[in-house]
Amino acid sequence: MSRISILLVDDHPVVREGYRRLLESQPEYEIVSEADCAARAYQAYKCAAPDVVIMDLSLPGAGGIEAVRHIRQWDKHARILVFSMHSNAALALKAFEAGASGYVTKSSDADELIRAVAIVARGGRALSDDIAHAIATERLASQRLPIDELGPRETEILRLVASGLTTEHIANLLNLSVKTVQNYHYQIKTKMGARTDAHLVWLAIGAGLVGANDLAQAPRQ
Amino acid sequence: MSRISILLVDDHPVVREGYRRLLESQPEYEIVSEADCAARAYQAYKCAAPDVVIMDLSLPGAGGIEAVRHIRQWDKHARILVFSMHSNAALALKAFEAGASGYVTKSSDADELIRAVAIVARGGRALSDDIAHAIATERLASQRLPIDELGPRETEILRLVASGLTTEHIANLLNLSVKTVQNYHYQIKTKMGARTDAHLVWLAIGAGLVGANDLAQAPRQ
DNA sequence: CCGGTTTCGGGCAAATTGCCCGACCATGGC
DNA sequence: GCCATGGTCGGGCAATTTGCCCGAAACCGG
Repeated sequence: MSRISILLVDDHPVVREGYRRLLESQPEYEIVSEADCAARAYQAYKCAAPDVVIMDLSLPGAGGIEAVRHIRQWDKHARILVFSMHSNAALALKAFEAGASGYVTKSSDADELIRAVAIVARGGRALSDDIAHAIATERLASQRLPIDELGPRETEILRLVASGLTTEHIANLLNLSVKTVQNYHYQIKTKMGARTDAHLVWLAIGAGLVGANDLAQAPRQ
Repeated sequence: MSRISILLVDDHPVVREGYRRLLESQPEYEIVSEADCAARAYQAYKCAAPDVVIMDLSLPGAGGIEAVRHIRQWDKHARILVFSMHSNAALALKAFEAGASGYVTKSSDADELIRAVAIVARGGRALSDDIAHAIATERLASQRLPIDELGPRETEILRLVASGLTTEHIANLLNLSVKTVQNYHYQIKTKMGARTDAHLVWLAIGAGLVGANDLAQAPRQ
């Protein structure tokens, strides 16, 4: 297999030069083009058709995310490794959403970047350790939203609602007014961000409140 | 392999005697014990530890189903062949649920019973032909209820509803009036016998219309 | 004893459900 | 060619339910 051709995108020439030195210390890597803004990155990609794009996110004009999206729009198979100074989970997720194949922060070791380039060139996904942690943490935090926001009573009622029981059923099962159950129902939907009762069921399943085991039980009265 | 030891449970001594003659006409079968009610059947099982129990369902005191459950509770591996006069699918299903390994009606031929004993002794499941038909018929009847009653459009909308999408979402996804989607929604709930949207989700899952795969998709907008 | 949280429900406008009906358009005998 | 049948699409309208707000009682931990 021939060398891996790389397009380097960063708005600081000096920084680019540094990366070039670093990457070309690996004989199988070859920087075939450079760009300093989103528009020129797009042009350069069309000309050079590199195996991998290394993209800084803080570009003048349209941001780096836009550049990623634009390039991917042109070439669905473009491999873009985002190389950002921000160890920000949300930003990284946006980058992946836009079509990036990797996200490495500038605080990573040099060989982490080199490894990431190889992975991305091979069609894989690369994540630097710090960003992986950030995403994992955020995911856990965001996972706290669903169910832990609920009080015990709300949890109980959610389980019953998600099991398919009628409001009245639940009401006299728990010796509550129908209205109260309705209120809980509404409160739960709001807290869980469910737009629909069916959606609520999926959230309850995801939270392990109800499971496939209940499947056999649910259809019967 | 040695002979198959059998415990015979039936509340009529004369009937038991008849079965004993029948079964012992087969040299490899040996009736090692008998019982005439649920409680004594349980005692006899613990004492004799037979390979197979032949159990009549209409016992005085606790019914035969209870006896089956009780014995299976004591010995998870007990092989119990129910020998009932009722060619009733629901009853047979209850028996299997309780832990029986076979169900043969008294209207079956003698050799059907003999074969069933062999099958059960070997750890298999035995069903007399008539009961198999009854179960199959009922199953088909009950299976017709769920999804086959639905037209293609209804099925499609059910999938979307069960996925957690909003009525409006579905409406403009399919270029329909909101009212139409509401009408379908109602129609579907009626046909499927769902008392609740959540119930409907479970039915859809049971029908394989939506599955665990959709779980990852559902939580997002 | 106080402030916060949970539990429980009333009230009320707005939306949805439940149910019925009519129209349109394919099919499919006859 | 014609009519019966069944799927699709929606209006109408009363009866519920939802969405949202609020108040009361009960229960904490401080």
